[in-house]
Amino acid sequence: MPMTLKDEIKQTKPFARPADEALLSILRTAAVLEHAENEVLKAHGLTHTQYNVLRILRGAGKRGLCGRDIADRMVSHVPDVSRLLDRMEDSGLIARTRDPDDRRHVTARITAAGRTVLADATPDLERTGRARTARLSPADVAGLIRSLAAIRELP
Amino acid sequence: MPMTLKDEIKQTKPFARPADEALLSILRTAAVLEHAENEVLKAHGLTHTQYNVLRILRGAGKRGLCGRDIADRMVSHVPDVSRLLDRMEDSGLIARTRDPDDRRHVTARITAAGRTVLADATPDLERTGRARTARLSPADVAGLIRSLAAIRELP
DNA sequence: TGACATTACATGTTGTAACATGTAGCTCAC
DNA sequence: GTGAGCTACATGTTACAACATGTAATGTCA
Repeated sequence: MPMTLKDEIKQTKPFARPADEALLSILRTAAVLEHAENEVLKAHGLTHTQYNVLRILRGAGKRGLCGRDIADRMVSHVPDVSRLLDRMEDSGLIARTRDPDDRRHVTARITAAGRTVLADATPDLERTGRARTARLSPADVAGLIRSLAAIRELP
Repeated sequence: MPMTLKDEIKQTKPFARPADEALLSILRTAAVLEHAENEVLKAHGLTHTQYNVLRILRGAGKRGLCGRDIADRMVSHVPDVSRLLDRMEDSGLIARTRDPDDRRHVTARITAAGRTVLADATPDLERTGRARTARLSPADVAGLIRSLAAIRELP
């Protein structure tokens, strides 16, 4: 029998509005997902945030991206890209070069080591993702995507 | 025209699997929601986590709850309840007393000041929540709740 | 009863998030 | 070309998250 959110968080009273339960479900599900993904990524020495940066930089290819562009592409807002990239450069996952045309820009690029780590971690992550969504029908998935987009959009 | 997740995070390639987009949507939506809620709560001197604790303790009433019980009821896992409650006790939102029957337990209770802050913050929060879910049909909401529960449950 | 495990919490440590502020480099008006 | 304003990044600071470890109180069982 599927466990309801009410049981999961041992809530005694029912939800006043169904929409409240939906919003809380989103927060709870994201917490569960992020924790599960971090568990997987820990084995590869990555955090969820760093994994995201690596994917973004792999997508950008040889040209790389500056810090501002990376921040715009992140799934969740990161207020301190500088030091995040500092740490990733220290671990050898990325390299940074100051742009000679506009010396304000610092272009970050994924390194060969970063590509390797990313290639190692991705299948593990995809396996858990597929397992979690296996029981959803295509219509369920489409509904999820559509409803969540509506919630993100301000009225 | 509704903005797609792909546009929001400036992703260049389409998603390989629709389910991948759904999972990313959950994480992104939760980040947006949490940020919005924290914005609202900041005006009341609360974090999202503290607000949750206050609601839990109000639900528990006069009998209060020990730290372990609070942790079990949190929406997202909190690994350091002790110091979270420390901070809330410092701000006068809660009070703690050591249980004389089992001196390992520390029972936390919401204070009058905590109730006031909670009562002030809740309408603000509910307003934004209602605004975000206004465009969802009851069927959408039910689908969301059901699909998210399926994702949280391990196969 | 006493050794040992268990429970509930406290504390140490490290890393990171969040926000504010500072600084270097560029742009454009005048 | 010089000063105002903007952009992109760096840094300071505080608070918090996450994990490991420590400690006191209780339960358990030979």
